[in-house]
Amino acid sequence: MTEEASPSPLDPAELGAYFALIEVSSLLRHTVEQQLRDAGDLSYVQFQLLARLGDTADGSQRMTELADGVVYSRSGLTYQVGLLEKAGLVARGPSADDDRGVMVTITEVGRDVLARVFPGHIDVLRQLFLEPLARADIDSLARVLTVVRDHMRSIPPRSARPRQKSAARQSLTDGGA
Amino acid sequence: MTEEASPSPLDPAELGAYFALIEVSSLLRHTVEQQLRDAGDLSYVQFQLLARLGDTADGSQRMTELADGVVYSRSGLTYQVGLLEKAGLVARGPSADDDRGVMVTITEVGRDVLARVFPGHIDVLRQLFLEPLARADIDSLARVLTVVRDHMRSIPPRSARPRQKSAARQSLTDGGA
DNA sequence: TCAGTATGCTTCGAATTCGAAGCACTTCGG
DNA sequence: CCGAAGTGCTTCGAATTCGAAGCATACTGA
Repeated sequence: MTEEASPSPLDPAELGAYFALIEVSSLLRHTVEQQLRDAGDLSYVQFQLLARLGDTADGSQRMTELADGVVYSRSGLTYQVGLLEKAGLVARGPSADDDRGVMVTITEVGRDVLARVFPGHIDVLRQLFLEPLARADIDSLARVLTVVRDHMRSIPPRSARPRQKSAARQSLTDGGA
Repeated sequence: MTEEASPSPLDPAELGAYFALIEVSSLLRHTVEQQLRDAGDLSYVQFQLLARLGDTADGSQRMTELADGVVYSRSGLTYQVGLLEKAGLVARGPSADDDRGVMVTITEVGRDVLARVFPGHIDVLRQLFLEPLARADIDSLARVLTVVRDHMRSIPPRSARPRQKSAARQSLTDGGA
């Protein structure tokens, strides 16, 4: 039932990696958010969405893919896409193979905004994030974080969570797998 | 005025490190949030606050220190501390040296909750974050991220931002340091 | 000492966020 | 083919979040 408690606490390096990770991402996000705000009047999520869309061949993706991609709630995504659509940066359309699905496509205007905002974004990254790192550090960081990301992405079936109708709790640890 | 655009885009490793960082922290936070929610009915910020308070000698810190520490707005912190106080996990008191200041102190109950929640928190970290990493990876991650964090913390005078009364914009790049 | 400015915190209003519930369509089992 | 269960998205209500404005105390220079 209850998760098995870890008797052994984390060692300094583990704890340090964790705390530094959270702190770095928070600080980075905070600054980037400001930059995006006054460079293109975008929130961070909106930027992420546009960036993801701009990265695909046809510039479109399904709602669910987007939500999972940026780690956002479905309802939250509906709201944000609504804003982006109202601003003319994306368009909503039906999904070819699934009538329930909604395809979101970046517009030309959306691409323009993205292009306008990107340089400043990169500047922030360089100054705040990359500046103190050596080439090797960056490579190492990319490698390790990618491993972790892939691991995390493989753990729960993404947006799974069996829409619990009745009582059906799921423990973080029961999937001992 | 405008930031100098970076003509050179980021190389794959730089981009990869950045995206993986954001993705990892988002996913981690998401899962941790759930764990904290049903283990102790705490939000992530609340947990962070308690953890920070629990880590100091006397279990107390000023509002501003806390806000900067967890990268949160002042008003947001006021709100959260209000909740924690109402729940009896922290207590507010006057600051010794500064009559404007407010000291937040973790209570015994607060420490209990923290202790109750922590094991599960660590479990999540292990399973989701540390599991796929080798000892050396963790050490490297801790080292590099700590460098970045220290760099970030040293850039803007923390909560600075000269409360702009009149027009007094500040560019991200003008403080060429 | 005193005005003027800076800092610490809270209040206020507006925007965002999420989960639960709802609706539409799709898939599965008989 | 039909009903039940599953999935995709949106709507709804409640909670959180932030910045701007406000209030109180501290610091500064004359």
